[in-house]
Amino acid sequence: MAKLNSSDVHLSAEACNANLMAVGDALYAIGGKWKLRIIVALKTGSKRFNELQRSIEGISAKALAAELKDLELNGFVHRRVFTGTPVVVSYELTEYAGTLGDVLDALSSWGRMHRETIKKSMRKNKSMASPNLAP
Amino acid sequence: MAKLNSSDVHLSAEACNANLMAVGDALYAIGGKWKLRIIVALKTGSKRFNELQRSIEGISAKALAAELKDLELNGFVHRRVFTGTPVVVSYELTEYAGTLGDVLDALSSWGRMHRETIKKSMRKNKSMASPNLAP
DNA sequence: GTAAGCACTTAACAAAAGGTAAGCACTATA
DNA sequence: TATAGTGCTTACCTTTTGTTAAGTGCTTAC
Repeated sequence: MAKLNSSDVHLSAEACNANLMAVGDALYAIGGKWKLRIIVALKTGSKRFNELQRSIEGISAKALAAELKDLELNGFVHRRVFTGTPVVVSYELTEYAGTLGDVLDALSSWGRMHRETIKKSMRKNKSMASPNLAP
Repeated sequence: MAKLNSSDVHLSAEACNANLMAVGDALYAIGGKWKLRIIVALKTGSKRFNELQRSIEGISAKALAAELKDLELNGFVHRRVFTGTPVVVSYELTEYAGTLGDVLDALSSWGRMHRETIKKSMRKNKSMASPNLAP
């Protein structure tokens, strides 16, 4: 069976609905402001809570704690507790998080391309209403 | 407690930061509840406002109007007005939206896989706290 | 002996996002 | 005459999301 990809112009309504549902499912699991960032930050290896908070600019302890719980429940992150003094907790990606590889690669390479594109268009066009990068 | 090897951490920290920034930029442009869904819905060709609203389950006119403005400003969508009675407005993807091809492919195929995974785990495991699909 | 680090949690609050319902000005259909 | 369809916009309200600041209990470093 032929594989569908973005270059196929004429998608049937059915395929479109299937895509809508699939993208909807994906966004439900990994959408939101922080989830993907946390996963990216853990790609280099396990990190402790405060370490994570420092590496993800702008996240508060409350948001991080909540997102980590959610990521753990959804099977992306494993929480490991080392009892001792002080108690140390480390977070690491599960195997299942590895299945997001293509998504993360696509997103980050698109993000790099997008930043370049916008930087160029800002040089040309200094004062118009125009797309911006993250603040 | 074991001390961290600083050269190890430093090298990966740079790559990690670049990835974090790239993913951050991507999420800034196409993150949120609706943007990618609108783009997916337009992949089959141009659609009018109400047509779009019907094909994206759950979106309100207010949200759709706001997201379309944003997508237009950011160069993903082109708005075409046909003066006549009634005035017809159609939205279509720009060439730039095509650069999201890999992202959309990766996301929708991951979404499909994720749905299957969860459906299987729900059959095994009927009443535990466990990941869910979109409602 | 005080500061800082560990991993959080809680309360109080603010901002952002989004929904609902109504309306506008027009036309085609029943 | 009434209804529905066209593409929105507005006012109002709720929900979600997030922030800050403080606190907990213990330990090591200065």
